[in-house]
Amino acid sequence: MPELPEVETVRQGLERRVLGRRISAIRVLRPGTVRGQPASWMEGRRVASFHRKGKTLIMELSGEGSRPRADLIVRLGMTGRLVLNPREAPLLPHTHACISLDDGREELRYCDPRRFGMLRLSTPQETEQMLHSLGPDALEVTESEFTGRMGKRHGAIKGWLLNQQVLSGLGNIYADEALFAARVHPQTPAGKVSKAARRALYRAVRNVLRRAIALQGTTFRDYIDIEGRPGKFMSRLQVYGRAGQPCRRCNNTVQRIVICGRSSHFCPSCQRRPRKTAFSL
DNA sequence: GCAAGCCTGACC
DNA sequence: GGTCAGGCTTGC
Repeated sequence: MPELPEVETVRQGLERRVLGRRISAIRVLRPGTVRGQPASWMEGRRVASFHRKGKTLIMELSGEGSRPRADLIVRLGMTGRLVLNPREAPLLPHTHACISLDDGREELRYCDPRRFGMLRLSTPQETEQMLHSLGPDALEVTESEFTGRMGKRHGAIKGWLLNQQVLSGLGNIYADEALFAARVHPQTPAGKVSKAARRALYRAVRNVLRRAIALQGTTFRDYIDIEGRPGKFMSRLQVYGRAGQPCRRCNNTVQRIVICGRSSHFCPSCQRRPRKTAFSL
């Protein structure tokens, strides 16, 4: 599932292979795939930059002559892929759009079996609005903003970490891994996480994301980068997907429960439930 | 039938 | 406003 490290890996690949190239044509194979402005808006423009905020990728397209700048906003959702292929390579099933580059011998293809992802072609102002609705990027946020945003919220810390309006970039895998690293029980109300644990969680989030980026992300099922390579972080997972297996730290059994409708993996002895005493803060 | 991310909407 | 359930989609 593409979370911050996977999207960053895709962004870096695009920067290496697509930056500065001209979009010669776009073929939309599934109507409605590109929302916002008409897809033909992209044609003839150059790719000026690739940015990322949380899990959202922004491909900035140059203005040409009297045409203003435009942005292609990419959300990979759960099974979305962007892959760079030679024109003659066979299409993966569920390929919804192909963006031809330069002379058309190579194209960037968007494929998404579950269709939870989206492409949106927007004006710079629309992009700004969209990014404004996202919380700070999980790698850019400062410690004081991170701990401050936890505030006195009553919801489970797990849900807080997944809320993209509060903090952007974490999905189920890295939320569980960060909570394990910080030894915080996923059901702890966000506002009840102690000062020391907030600091530990802040560091754990950054640490797990940085390490995952260094290994090109996690391929649990579908994720691959633009050159078709899977991530290499799976062997580093401590709790995600390891329910019933021994904790790598204490040998107790990793558990799986549902919090906010999402599966949560944790070690009940490394991550204790908060005690409800006056001194628990 | 379950999993995922995220949007919508119901409820306090 | 905060919180969370429900629904979307499809391969396993």
